[in-house]
Amino acid sequence: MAYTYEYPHPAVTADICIFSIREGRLHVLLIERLADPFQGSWAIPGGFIKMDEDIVVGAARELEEETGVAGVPLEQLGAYGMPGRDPRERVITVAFVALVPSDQMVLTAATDASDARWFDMDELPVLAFDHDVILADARAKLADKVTNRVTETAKSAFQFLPKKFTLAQAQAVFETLRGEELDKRNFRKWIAANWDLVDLKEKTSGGRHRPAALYSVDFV
Amino acid sequence: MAYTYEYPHPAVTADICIFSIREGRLHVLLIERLADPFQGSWAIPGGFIKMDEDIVVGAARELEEETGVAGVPLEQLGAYGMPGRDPRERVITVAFVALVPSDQMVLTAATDASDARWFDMDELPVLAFDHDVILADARAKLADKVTNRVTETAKSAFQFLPKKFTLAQAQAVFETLRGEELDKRNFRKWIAANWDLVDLKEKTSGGRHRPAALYSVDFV
DNA sequence: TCAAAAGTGTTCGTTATACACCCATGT
DNA sequence: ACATGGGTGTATAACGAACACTTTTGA
Repeated sequence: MAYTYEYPHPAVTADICIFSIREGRLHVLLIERLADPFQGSWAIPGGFIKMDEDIVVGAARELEEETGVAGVPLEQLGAYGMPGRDPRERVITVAFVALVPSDQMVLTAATDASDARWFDMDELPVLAFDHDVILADARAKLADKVTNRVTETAKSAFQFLPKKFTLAQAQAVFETLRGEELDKRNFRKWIAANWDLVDLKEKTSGGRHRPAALYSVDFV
Repeated sequence: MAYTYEYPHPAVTADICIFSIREGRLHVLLIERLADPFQGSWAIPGGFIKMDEDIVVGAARELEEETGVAGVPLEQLGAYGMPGRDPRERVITVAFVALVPSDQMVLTAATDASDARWFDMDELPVLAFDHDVILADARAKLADKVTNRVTETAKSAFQFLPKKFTLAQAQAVFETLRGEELDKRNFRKWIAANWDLVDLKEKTSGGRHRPAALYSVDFV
């Protein structure tokens, strides 16, 4: 079946930058391209928007189809549409950003059998299209979101922590997300002031050193 | 001539929210729609992206074609693509924001003879499509940009001032753009700290009251 | 007793906000 | 003289950044 228009139309895709922390390092979820163009390269998951779905809905659908990741809130980053960014036809993409806990994620083999894998942000492969540019913008937005205020995105940072966590564990998570080291005392002041920490009056045990106090978070 | 695709493609447009200050009040540039849908309604200027131009270039072209406004830096706001937002076909639009001095602008009759007019932001007509939503987002972004730091957008605020201006005139401009009243002393501290003001050692004359000192700005 | 991680306060600079009175000029 | 807009300073609160030593435990 063919679709005909009086004027040329670009294709519109959504690309979703899914970040996670794995073994203490920031990772991003990429898929391997099995078909041309960029066959064999890695790319941000994404795909074509359907005619009857909102952009963000299409983004969520493509994400789930290609990686199995579902149910995460997506934040729009912006539209990217340089002519020539896709060699096949004019493609305009709307990019999204999200943060998920990768451990509980089961990466399903994508429907079109391409591979989905987590990559350390410091060991990225060559990316298809202009995905290097998009990913750099997304990285900046992620750090920005988590840095200051108490947003939905920032809440998801706690998904990388067990229900009972130490402040050192929390600090490591935020350092990874922000991409910089933080001062221990300042971080503790910040987390106490901005989040509803519950002192569980318990201590870690079995560690080699001084036990640490355990906390949990109540979201308002 | 017809364009045929294997899969359906949305149309992609750019819509540009052009703000200005006229007689001390924030205005936005709208065009009257002469054709259906929304024939007779007012709308944010914009139009279809060509296949060989970047989105922002297409936005600038459409803006000039429809309103005569050219040479202004456009900042991307985001993509809007709810199904049904255009009753004809699926249309995804990328919205932009800019701030221009309207006095030097000559509003050319648009190429398709539709009318272009400035509207007071407090006296908006009913808008076509979802342009009310886009315009509200754009208004918030404008205030945000001008509020804090010294950005390109903030620089354009000085276009609403003569080369030699008084601090009261400057305050009025920033109050309009930010949508709130400012404290005189605090504003003077802020502008002195954030901009390179040159005291011209001149005073206004001909006013009915005390003459005011005149300044100019050097951009760094 | 030592190594390693936990824990803890203060200072300073910047920024935003609130607030009230005198000054210079034209009429 | 008075009406009108021009012009000025201080105090407080919130925030971010810098910075070093003591405590507790297991080995």
